[in-house]
Amino acid sequence: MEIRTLKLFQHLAHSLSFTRTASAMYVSPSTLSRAIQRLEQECGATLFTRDNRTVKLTAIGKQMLGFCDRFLGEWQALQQSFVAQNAALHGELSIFCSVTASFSHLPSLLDGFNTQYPQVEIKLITGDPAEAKQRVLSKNIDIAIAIHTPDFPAELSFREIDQIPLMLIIPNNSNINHWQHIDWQTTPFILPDSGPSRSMVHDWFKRHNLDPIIYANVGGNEAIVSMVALGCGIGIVPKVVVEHSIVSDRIRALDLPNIEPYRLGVCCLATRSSEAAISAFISNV
Amino acid sequence: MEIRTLKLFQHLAHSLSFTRTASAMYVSPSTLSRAIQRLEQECGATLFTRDNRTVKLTAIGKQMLGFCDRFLGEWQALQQSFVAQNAALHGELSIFCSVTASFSHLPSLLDGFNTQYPQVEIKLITGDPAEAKQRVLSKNIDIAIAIHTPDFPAELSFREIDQIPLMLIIPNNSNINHWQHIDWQTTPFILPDSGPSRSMVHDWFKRHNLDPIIYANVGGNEAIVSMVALGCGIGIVPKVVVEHSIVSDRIRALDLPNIEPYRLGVCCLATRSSEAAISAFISNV
DNA sequence: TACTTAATTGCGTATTTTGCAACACTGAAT
DNA sequence: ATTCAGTGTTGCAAAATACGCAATTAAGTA
Repeated sequence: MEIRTLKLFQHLAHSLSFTRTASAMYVSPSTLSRAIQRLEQECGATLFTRDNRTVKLTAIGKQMLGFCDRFLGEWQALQQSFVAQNAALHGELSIFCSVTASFSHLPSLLDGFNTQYPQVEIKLITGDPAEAKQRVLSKNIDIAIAIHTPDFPAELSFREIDQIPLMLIIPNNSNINHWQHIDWQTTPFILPDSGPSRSMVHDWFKRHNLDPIIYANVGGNEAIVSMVALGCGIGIVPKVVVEHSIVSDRIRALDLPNIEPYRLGVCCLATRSSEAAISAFISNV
Repeated sequence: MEIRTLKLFQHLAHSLSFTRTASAMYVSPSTLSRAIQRLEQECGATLFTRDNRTVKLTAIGKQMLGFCDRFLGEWQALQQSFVAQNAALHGELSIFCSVTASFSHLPSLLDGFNTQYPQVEIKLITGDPAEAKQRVLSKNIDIAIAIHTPDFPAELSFREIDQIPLMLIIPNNSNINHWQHIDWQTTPFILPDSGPSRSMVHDWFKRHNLDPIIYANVGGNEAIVSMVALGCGIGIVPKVVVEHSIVSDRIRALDLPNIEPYRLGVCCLATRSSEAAISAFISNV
C-alpha cells in the first residue's frame, strides 16, 4: 500500500491498459503488473479482470478507485499544507519579557511552543516591563509578556495568561505583620521609577491618604526587593517577584487590600497577529 | 507511505516512546527510528520533536495523526468489506433463459457481470421460457430471463430489460405484405402449445373475430419459425426470435396492431433477491 | 499459418530495509 | 565527580524486496 502503487492503480483504472500506464508512469510493464498483483493481495480481492486482450475494473476495483481518489486527493492537500506551514513557521520569533516573567511564566509557554514548532527559533530579550509596549509597537520585537494597564494601546492585541496580586514587602526582621501597623512617617518607601507599578502605587497611597517618605526611586522590581532585603525600607512588588527572588528568605510579604492585581498576558501588534509564528504562539497560550 | 509505517506512527504518537512502540510492534528501535524519518521526509516536516529524553508530537504531527487515524480506519473497514464481498460473491449462479435470449440479451448482461464479479461462476441453462417461472420458484435455478405476464407470481421479483414486439411471420415467397390481406379460411396457422405467446395470440384472434385453421401446436418459438420457413403456414413470434433465426432469409415479418409487446426481464425469487450474487446480477442490469 | 499485440513470469541485478552493535546524550544515583 | 541506566540515532553487513530484461502465453488479425 504505497502511494506510488496507488497512483499506478489510479492511472490504470482510467487507461485500462498496462502498456499505456506503464509508459506513462515510467515503469516497465512487469513492474506495473506485479505492483497491481501486490495491491490485489493487500485488498484480498481482484481489482481488474484481465485476459491478454482487455483490462476491466471489477466491482471491488471501482470501490477501491473511489477510496484511492479520495485518499490521494486528501494526502496531496495535506502535504502541501505541511510544507506551507513549515515554510511559514520557519524563522525567528523574538520575545520580550521581564527577568521575573522569564522564570515564572515563560518556561511553560516556551516548552509547549518549542516542541510543537521546532523550526521556529526563539530569541528571548529580557528587560524593564515598561519598555514592552514600545518595543512591540516599534516592531523591535514580535511578542511581549506585558502587564495590561488602563492606557494600553489599542494597536496591541492582548491575551491574559495570569492575574498577579501586588504585595507589600518588608524586611524579615521587622515585627510588623499587617500593613496598617506601619508608621509611614518613619518608614522609608522604595518607589519604582517607572513602569505600571508606579502609578498603581501612587493611586493606592492617594486612596489611603498616605504620604510616605520616599527613600529612593529605583528601576526594576528585582532591585526593590534587594533594597528591602538590605533593610533600606519597604516596597510594593508583584507576588511572582517575591516568589522568584534569590533573597526571598530575608523579606516578608504582606497582603494589600484595594489594589487590583496585575493582568499579565502576551501581546503583539494587532496587525501582525495573523502572522504564522505569532498566531501559533498566541493561540498556544 | 506504507500502511505499516502509518501504524507505527500512530502507535508512537500515543506512546511517545520509541522503545515501547518498537517492542509493541515487534520491530527494532532502529527500524522504527528510520521509518519515522522516512515518513517525516515524505511529509516534508518534523512530526516529533525528540531529544534523548522525551518525544512529543509537533503541531504538524497532530494533523498527521488525525489524517492517519481516519485513513487507517477507513482502510480497515474497506478491506473487511472487500473480503466479505469476495466471500459472498464466490460460487455458482445459475441462469435460465430461452435459446434466443441467450443470443440476444444475455451476452451484454453476462459481459458486464463477468468482468465485475470474476469470482462468480455462471451456469447457463437454456430451455422453454414456459419453464422459467417454475424453475425459479422451485429454486432449481437462481435467476431467469423471463417474460412478464398478467399472472406473474407475486413471489418473484421482476426487472424489465426490454420490450419485444410480436410479429406475424409468413414464408418469404408469399406476396402478402399486410396482415389484413390474409385469408384466414385457407391459411393454416401454427400455434405455440404453451408459454406466454399462446394466450396472447388467442386474445388477439378473439379481439379481431378471427377463427383460423390451426395447422399445428408446436413447442418453442424457434420451431414455429422453422415450420413457417418450410411453408407449412404462418405464425406469431417475438421479434428477437425472427432476428436471430438461422432461416430468417426464408421468412418475412409483418407488424401487428393491438398486441402489446412482451416485457422481457430478469426475475428471481423475491426472498432471495438480497443474496449477494443475485442482487449483484440484478442491479447490474 | 505466421504475425502482432498485450499481459505475465523466470531470473539475475540493484535497491531498500532490517537488526545488531556501537554511539551520543541526559538525568539519576552513588 | 563519576558511574549507571535509559533514550534515540547511526554504521554496517545481511536479508528482503523491487526492478527490468527477456522469454512465455494467449488472443486477435492478415
